[in-house]
Amino acid sequence: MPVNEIEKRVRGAGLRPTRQRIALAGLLFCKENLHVCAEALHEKALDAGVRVSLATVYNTLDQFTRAGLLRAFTVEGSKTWFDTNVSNHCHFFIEDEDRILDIDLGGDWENQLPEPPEGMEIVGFDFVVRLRPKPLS
Amino acid sequence: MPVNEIEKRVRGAGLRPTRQRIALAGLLFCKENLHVCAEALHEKALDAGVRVSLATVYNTLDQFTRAGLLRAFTVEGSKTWFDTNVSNHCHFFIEDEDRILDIDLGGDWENQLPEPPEGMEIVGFDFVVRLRPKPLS
DNA sequence: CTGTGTGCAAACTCTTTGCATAAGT
DNA sequence: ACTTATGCAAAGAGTTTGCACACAG
Repeated sequence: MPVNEIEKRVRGAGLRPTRQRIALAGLLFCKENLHVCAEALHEKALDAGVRVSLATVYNTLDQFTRAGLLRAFTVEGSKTWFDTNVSNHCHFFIEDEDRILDIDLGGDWENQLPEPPEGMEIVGFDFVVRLRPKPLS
Repeated sequence: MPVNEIEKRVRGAGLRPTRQRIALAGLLFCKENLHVCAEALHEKALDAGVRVSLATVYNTLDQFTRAGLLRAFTVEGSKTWFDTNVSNHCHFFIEDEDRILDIDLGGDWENQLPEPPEGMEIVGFDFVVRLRPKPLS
């Protein structure tokens, strides 16, 4: 993705295109369905020679999420994961590997969500299916 | 539930029926689908005049969960919740109220889980639908 | 008695915050 | 200039752990 595309994206989110935000956005939005947690993105940034603090990574991920550029979800009560695929979809989580895979359920699956109780509306949902390698029996 | 029923349950889990475990089990299994987090159960216990430390509550909840007496899940990356309903089912989470409701999807919904990738097997799943009160528009 | 369980406080992980400095417009 | 971002370190929530004492079998 060209740099000025990235800048446009950050601006579009109502955020100043600072060096750190551009760099993080560049790392994030180069892939359609990237899954990262804050710590991992911080490492990625350092590896890429970008000087950012972990706090800024957290802040930036939150800002991008609030702006709708990312989707956040959690697994096993530990880390928060961020997904560049913001459409309604579900995840496989591979235990012991700390790895996430998108599940494409296809169709209008999300229209089949359970009916909320009277007077309530659905804000969102989190659906994670936990996996492990099949034992070789 | 009579006390010796509770003791049997704790024993059945391979755990010594200590004063604390009996008391916590009594508080938990009096309801079919109770949802608590550690902090809340600790308070419940103190309110009931049971002297237990928070660490023991955490340990006991973990032990009961490993023994299959409870089911654990997390919402919004914060607290871990424990459910006395250990069957496969889903949850509504009411934001701002920190309240959990069971969703009974009925039927063999859990047999319609997505097909795991080659060589993987499903260990479990977490499905939480987040709700908020419908604005009075 | 012997081995587990418990309580306490300290440690730990992930995340947020306060405040001085730096950078965007 | 004026305002918003950043970095750092400290605080915070939730949970786990180490170790001495207590209790079940």
